[in-house]
Parts: sequence; structure tokens; C-alpha cells
Amino acid sequence: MRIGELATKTGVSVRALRYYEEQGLLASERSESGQRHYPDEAANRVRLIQQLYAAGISSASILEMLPCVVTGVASPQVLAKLRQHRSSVIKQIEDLQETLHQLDSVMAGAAKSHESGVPCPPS
Amino acid sequence: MRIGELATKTGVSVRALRYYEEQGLLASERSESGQRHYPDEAANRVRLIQQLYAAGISSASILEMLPCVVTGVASPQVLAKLRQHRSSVIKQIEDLQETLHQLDSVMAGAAKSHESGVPCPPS
DNA sequence: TAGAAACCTGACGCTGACGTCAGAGGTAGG
DNA sequence: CCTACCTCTGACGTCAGCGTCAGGTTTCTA
Repeated sequence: MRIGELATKTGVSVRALRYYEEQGLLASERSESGQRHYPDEAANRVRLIQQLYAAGISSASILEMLPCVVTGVASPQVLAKLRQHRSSVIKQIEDLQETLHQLDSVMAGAAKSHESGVPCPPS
Repeated sequence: MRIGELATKTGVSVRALRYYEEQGLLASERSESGQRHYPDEAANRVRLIQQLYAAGISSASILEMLPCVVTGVASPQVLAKLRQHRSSVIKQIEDLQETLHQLDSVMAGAAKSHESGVPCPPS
């Protein structure tokens, strides 16, 4: 498939896909005229990349670990990296959960005060 | 306390603290010579701000909700905003958990392949 | 076979949360 | 009072993940 189809399939912009290629994260075959062509599996690859981005992992780190992620094969060094990112992701989750509790307690208090008719400072 | 002490206490840079003030998130008293002075509670405020930032909430949104968070009082509009951010935080957590599973399955596969002595492509 | 739609390569723009540097004034200890 | 460190206000730099525009080629559709 061509880049536009891959983009609509994955919900990622064409620009982003080119960017991924620039970063070495996503390969493409080129037609005679230079247009990119992708196999069907590319969509999964793109989703994987997006997921790793969502975990706050940088392009460079993704680049390091991607071949191993894809082949399911990793050197001890890459395994260490993976573990490191795993910890980082866990910490992010914990932080977000704490934030969630913060928000909840704020909202609980806010609801009560709203009952009692106390106003909020204007924005 | 002065800005340096607050910085070391909270682990946030002096620059960041000035930035928070610029954004209206953190007030300070000024001495005759213009130096910032903070009460002890400022540290908690800074931690709160950091937590909201960590949840992907922008300065502008934090600014909207901060007075309510501090006073425990919110208008229905602010409550709606809070709910919206709550959902966003939950989605972030879910995404991160999926990523975590991805990483885990990758690491499981990698460990097995390492047993079997299959090498990883060089970085 | 025309014209629209998709694609190409640069290359500059943007956003947010700061980092960093310059040049000048404040402050605390010996 | 000197010195070392802290703080001040601009103001420009950075970085990542794209958005967007320009100017040109390719591919599909009627």
C-alpha cells in the first residue's frame, strides 16, 4: 500500500510516517518513481511505534529496541534498556494514579462546596 | 525562604520556579530589593504543580483549576474541566498499561531467545 | 488524455517547559 | 569591607514530534 492508505489505516499523519522513516523506525520499498510502498504488517509496526512514543520513549531509544522487539530477540544490553524503560513506565503509571487521586479529592471537595453554594474565584 | 532554597527543597530548578510565577501559578512576596520570598507551603504548591504537569495538563489549564484546587471550591465549569482531565489521565494510564504488557511480552520473548543463543542485530 | 488527487523532497514553523548566558545588583560570613 | 555566592531581569536557545507551505512529479479517474 502507499503512504496515504497507511496513514488513514493507522490514524497517523503522512508527515509522521515520513518522519518515522527519517528516524529509521519504518522502512519502505520505493517504486521506480520514488513512491513509498508498504506491506500490510507496516500498520502493526506503526501502532507499535505509537505505543512506545506514548510511553515517553524517544525515537533514538525506540530505534535501539525496535529490531529486537520485532524479531523477539534481544541482547543483554537491550534487555537492560527494556527493563529500564519498564521501570520508567511503571513510575509514570504510579505518578498518574497519584494525580488521579489528587483530582478525585479535589472534585469531591468541589462538589461538596458547590452544594453549600460557595463560589469559585473567576477565571 | 528564597528561591534557591525552594528549588533545592522541591528538586525543581530556579528557572522553573520563575516560569511558574510567569504563568501565574506561583506567587511570591518581594523584598525591598526585589528578591522573591516564599512561605513554607509554597513547596507543596510546587509539588502539586509538578504533579499536574506530569499528568499532561498545560499551564493554562492548571491556572484555571489551581485556585479551586487550593481552596477546594469549584464552579460547575471547572468541575467539567476536571472531569475531562480525569478521563484523559485514565486513558493515559490505560495506554501505559498496554505498553507495559507489550514490553513484558517483548522481554519474555527476548529472554527465551537469549537462552537459545540467537544474537541481536547490532545497534 | 486531461485534470484532480496523491506523492515527492526540502525547509522553515510551532509549541511548551524550561536551559543558559549576560550584565547588574543583593547578601551573608569572616 | 571584601569576597563568594545568590538573585534579578531580559532574551535567545533547545528539543522532539510533527504541521505546513512551496514547487514539482506521479498516479488514478472520468
